[in-house]
Amino acid sequence: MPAVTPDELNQTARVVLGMIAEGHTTGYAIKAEIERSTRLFWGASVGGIYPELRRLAAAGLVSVRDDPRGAARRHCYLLTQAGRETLDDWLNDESEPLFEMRNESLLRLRFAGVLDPSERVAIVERMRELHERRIAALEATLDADEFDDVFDRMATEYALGINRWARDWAAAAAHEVAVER
Amino acid sequence: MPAVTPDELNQTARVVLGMIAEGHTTGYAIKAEIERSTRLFWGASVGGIYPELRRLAAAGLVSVRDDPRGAARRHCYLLTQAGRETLDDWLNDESEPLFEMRNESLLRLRFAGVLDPSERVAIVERMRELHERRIAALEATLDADEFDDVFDRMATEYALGINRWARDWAAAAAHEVAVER
DNA sequence: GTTGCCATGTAAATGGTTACATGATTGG
DNA sequence: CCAATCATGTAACCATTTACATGGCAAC
Repeated sequence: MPAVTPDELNQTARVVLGMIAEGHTTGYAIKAEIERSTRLFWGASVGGIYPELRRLAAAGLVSVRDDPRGAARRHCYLLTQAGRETLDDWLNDESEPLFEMRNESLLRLRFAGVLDPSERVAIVERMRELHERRIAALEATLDADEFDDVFDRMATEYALGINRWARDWAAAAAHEVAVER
Repeated sequence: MPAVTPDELNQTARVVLGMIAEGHTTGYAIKAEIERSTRLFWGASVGGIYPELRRLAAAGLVSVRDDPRGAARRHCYLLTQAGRETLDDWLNDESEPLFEMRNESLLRLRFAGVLDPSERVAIVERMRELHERRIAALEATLDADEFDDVFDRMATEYALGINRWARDWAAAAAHEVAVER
């Protein structure tokens, strides 16, 4: 049995375990895959991945094998039985999933009352533009159509959808705020 | 001129400055107001607020006055001219606002391919339930109708809207994932 | 031959959360 | 007088980001 419960897995460990299960076996490949596919809703930085990989190996959740390319060292990581069970436990965990946002546009809008009316509209305008840029980038990603599987694609569609919703909200809010003066 | 540029304000400083401008003058009141009104999109913890208040005072952005209630010490914080300018600079800043998400349900869905089909639906089901709970809480808040101003209310309506969107997305995704088996 | 990518790692700094600790005031 | 809330603060810990450092490989 895996002695590691879902809440003991830190944020980096969760995404790393999943990526290894999907067949991304080197630290570098895991990093690249996170950048490509989960960055927008679950980031992790290089500086955290390599130490985490060693911690997971020490905990017996992954195995390491040297797998050099020529003279260049390279490590191949695979899930152990315990690692696979820990991953399954986390994916099937019943406790409330983390859902957090840091939304600076909204915080600014929250404080818009202390500004001149003319400056208020600019806040929601910049909010709309931000989402417009994200939408364009996500549409390009979806057009390129390079996905690991259906679920990878669905996650990107979610990101696109939420940005579209936020853009539309900002557009409507711009009207409301303009009338408010 | 304020020597403090928007990017030099840390996350706690941004919300604290705004709260003081709105008239929440003690560390305790600021904390309570963050919990009530920005927690869902911009959190800050007690342990960060008091030290930050002293840093802001040292930087000359806020003034402190002792304002005891009986024998109980209490500090009253107000924006200085420089603090007010720094706040305005941040609110009107043209650079891209921060917009980040940590979405564990989505990360799990991203890895659903490694699970049995029967377990996949459960992931989106738990996602839907999470948003259902958030929606109920936010609707209660809106019914209670205790807001500082229009913008405070709008921010809460945003939070409600995004949770409704996410709930509907999860409901649709549950169908898609169920068919996928 | 040199640019860019594959690949791994460390150290320092940053930023934030949690828990602990204390004590006064207010209302029942 | 007791509980809840107002009010302030510190210390330890945790996680993560950034910057730095290194070197081979592949392609042009």
